Amino acid sequence: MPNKQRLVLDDFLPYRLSIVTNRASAAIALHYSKRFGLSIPEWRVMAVLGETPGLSARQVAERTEMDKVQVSRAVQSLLAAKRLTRSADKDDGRVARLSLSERGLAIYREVVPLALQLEREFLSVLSAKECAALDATLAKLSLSLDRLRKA
Amino acid sequence: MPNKQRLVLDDFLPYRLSIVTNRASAAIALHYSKRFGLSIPEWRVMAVLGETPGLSARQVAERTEMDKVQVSRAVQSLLAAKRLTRSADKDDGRVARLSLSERGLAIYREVVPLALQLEREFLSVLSAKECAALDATLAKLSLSLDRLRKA
DNA sequence: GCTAGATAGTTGCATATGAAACTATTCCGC
DNA sequence: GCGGAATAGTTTCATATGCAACTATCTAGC
Repeated sequence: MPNKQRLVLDDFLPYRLSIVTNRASAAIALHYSKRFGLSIPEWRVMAVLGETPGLSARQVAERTEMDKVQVSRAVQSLLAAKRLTRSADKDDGRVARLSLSERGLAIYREVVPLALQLEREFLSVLSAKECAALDATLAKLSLSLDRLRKA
Repeated sequence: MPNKQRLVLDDFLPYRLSIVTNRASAAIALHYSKRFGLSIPEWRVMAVLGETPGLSARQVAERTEMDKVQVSRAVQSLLAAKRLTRSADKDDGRVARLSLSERGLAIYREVVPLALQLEREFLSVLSAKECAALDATLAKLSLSLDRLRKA
């Protein structure tokens, strides 16, 4: 890559990433917010719990890289809507195990195909090869940024 | 790409994009917020005006895909800190032309190399080829998402 | 088994955000 | 050139956010 001197936003990776990410998130959020009144944090919590039931709030926060306060509040509103169940951990009194309720699962099962459909739609401009390359590259970047953060 | 049935977040592109974007933004924001007390919206406004002086607030909003309210407020606080100048457009009384002030430029000139340095650092895990591929892929995705939004 | 420090999760508070209403100006059809 | 629709930008208000302080529980060293 060239050793740039000037900042040209259209060539600046963090900027371009944020544009692409925002557009993608907005496109998906549009669907589940309209249909189920889910906020982005709420959907994220549901998504991890759909994938891995029985996580604690802290584990959800770690997994989604969300703030623990944000998770706490999303969990509260999801509980109020009876979309989650919460039960005390049997070994640790501080920990609450979270899972999707029947009602939550029903929503989850409706949103997932939609999300995957949208993903396919916007990836449809890429070849299989490009897709694989993007996959590998994002994994590398993710790791690199994680190291950078800790350094 | 496979026609997935289940949602696995680690394989879900929008999710991975948001993780990478957040880490990258946070890494850069850390520097300019500590050093100059700039918020993310403020820095974005400064970044576009550094690149293209004399834009209107609306143009800044378009360019950064920020909300016009957010731009308005970022501009206000930057004006208060004398980091921007504002002057009436000579042809259109509604429009205000924005540019970096001397003070703003000084900050801009200090943050830009830092941002570019950080970009290089976290791109350093990619080969030139991967970098170019990522570049092309992001451009395609950006376009694809833009079309999806309008559809 | 008691106390100091760590951890899970919540709450209070100050700030950030964005939709909608508002003001001021310009554009357009006649 | 006049009246209604459109646009630039700000303000208002209700909600979202995140840090810091808090409660409750657990762990470790003695």
